[in-house]
Amino acid sequence: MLNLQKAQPKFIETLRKQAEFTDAQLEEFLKLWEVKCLKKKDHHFRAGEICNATAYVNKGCLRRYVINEHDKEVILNFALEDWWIGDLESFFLQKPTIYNAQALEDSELLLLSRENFLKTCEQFPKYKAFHEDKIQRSHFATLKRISVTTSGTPEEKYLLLAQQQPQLFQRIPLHYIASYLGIEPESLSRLRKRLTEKPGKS
Amino acid sequence: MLNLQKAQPKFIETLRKQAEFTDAQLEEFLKLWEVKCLKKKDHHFRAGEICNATAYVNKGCLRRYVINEHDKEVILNFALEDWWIGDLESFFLQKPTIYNAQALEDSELLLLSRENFLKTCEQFPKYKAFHEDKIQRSHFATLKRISVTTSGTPEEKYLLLAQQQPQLFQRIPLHYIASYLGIEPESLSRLRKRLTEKPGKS
DNA sequence: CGATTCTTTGAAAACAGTCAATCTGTGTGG
DNA sequence: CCACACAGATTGACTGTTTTCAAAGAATCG
Repeated sequence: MLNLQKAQPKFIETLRKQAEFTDAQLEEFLKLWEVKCLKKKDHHFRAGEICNATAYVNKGCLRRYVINEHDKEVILNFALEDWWIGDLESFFLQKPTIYNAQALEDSELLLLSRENFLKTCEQFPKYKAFHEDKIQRSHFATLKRISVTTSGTPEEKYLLLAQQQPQLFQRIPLHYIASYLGIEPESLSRLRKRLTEKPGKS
Repeated sequence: MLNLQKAQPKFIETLRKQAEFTDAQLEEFLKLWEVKCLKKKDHHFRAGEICNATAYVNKGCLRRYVINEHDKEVILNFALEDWWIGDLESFFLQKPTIYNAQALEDSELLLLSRENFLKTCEQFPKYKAFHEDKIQRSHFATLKRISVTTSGTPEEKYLLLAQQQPQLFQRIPLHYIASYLGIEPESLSRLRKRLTEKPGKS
């Protein structure tokens, strides 16, 4: 369980407003959560497992990736503080996930088990709505991303990421960025060189 | 309104089973739908408009595309018979869509207005569930597609499409396929040449 | 038949992938 | 404290593919 005084993840604030939880309700709700600590390189889950919890990144940073047909890791997204990481398909349909989630730094996750999640959804329709809204926004964002991954050049994708998640570049090795962009580390290195040589882009 | 005897789109069968509609209810429900005919090259909607209806492709074929920063059209998906086409973000959030939907053949759409959609969802929770299930599956599929568009070579993407929607190749010009794959028509032409020369792939 | 529309081909430049080697920084153990 | 190993980043050389631009061939439709 979580200590209301101690752990105050951002999403709790949102919940207090959006889901109109009272303090008492919040306290009850927080009892349902568990803390999970991951060392750098630890996996939160691996392909083949079933995701039986929703996970909130309270501290640290993870990557979610798949292994493609050529046994190569392809990073689908990074999850930093205040993000959620999991596989909803596995969670809802109770089927093995195809994704892997690995900590890139020592990290702390907050977990709500499927069981407790479902219970909370029944008890607090507003929490259910909060969650569904999150899913919906993620869905729309994913759809938009398709057009970038389809037609964007590596350079465009790189600049977009640098703009959207600049913190990443301070925290994780570049070869992970390359994987996310769908190119080799060598190509990313040359791409960055080109960018610093041509314009005054930092 | 739709004639129950005449129009029997596939999804009606699904509804009868999944949503447990009685014949009488179905008849009422079908009254809410409208037919919209499109000539080849007509647009169902364009970027900037608000999508105020869900659309089912009863006949024909459409493409959904965006215009990217270089004023180039990028096709996100094709919608053939028994598919749905629209922009849920625009539909639910009542904001202008960024997508365009154009008929690639003379087509017939079945429309359910937002108003009637919401009414039906209230009246028949099972219809709402049917719709939500559709969205969820689409969401999961889109997520999986990200890994293909990120790390797949044009050849791999081509072969995957040829396997998943072989009908397309019988019906639409190849330059649309190229746009979907994120390459130029010339490259698709050479790619196809390579495939026929090297292996015995048809 | 003529006019679009679509597809293919050619040639040059730009770029990504691969393999191998080097360079850099970090931390560990002797 | 140094030497070493190790992970990560860069560079070079080479190959293959894509882009671009231009032009020529097909196919389709009115």
